Amino acid sequence: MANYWLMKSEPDVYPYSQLVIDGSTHWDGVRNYQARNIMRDDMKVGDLVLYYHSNTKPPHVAAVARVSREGYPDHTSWDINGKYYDEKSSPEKPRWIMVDIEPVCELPNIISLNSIRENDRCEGMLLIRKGQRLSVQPVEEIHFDAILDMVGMAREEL
DNA sequence: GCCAACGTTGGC
DNA sequence: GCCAACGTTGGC
Repeated sequence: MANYWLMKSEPDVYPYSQLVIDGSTHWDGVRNYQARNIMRDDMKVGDLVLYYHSNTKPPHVAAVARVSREGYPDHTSWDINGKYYDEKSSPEKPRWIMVDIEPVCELPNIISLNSIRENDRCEGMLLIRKGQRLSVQPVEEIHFDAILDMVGMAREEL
């Protein structure tokens, strides 16, 4: 049983177009325990991911990606010169976890946060809950399908 | 640039 | 274990 996720990235930092260029990427730098636990325990190879661009106008879902490698230690956490360094993490006792994702397809149009908010079928989504800011979050299947439907797509076509 | 919401840290 | 202070996220 596949699961569905939403991952946030700032387009200034790592837009979906870069994922297409790279072919796949390791989702490093997540330093939130809840998000880490999701990547460590719940994300499986083949799971589909809504690729969300945050901190941009308008914030939006841009594409669909797929988990291509399950949770493993985030090596940037012990790179003392990197910006994601955490002194409490080491190769022997890694504290932070990442997954790999690969591109699936760009949406024909972006789906703005506002339009998601206005879509009755998206009611209850974590993304539009007040104060919610998890950068890796679960998406229910009905919501995943509702999002795709907003651009005339269906899961079976992916 | 502002600021609300939330998470983390550390003193007690 | 509480909670004030601080830092971050991310929409607006």
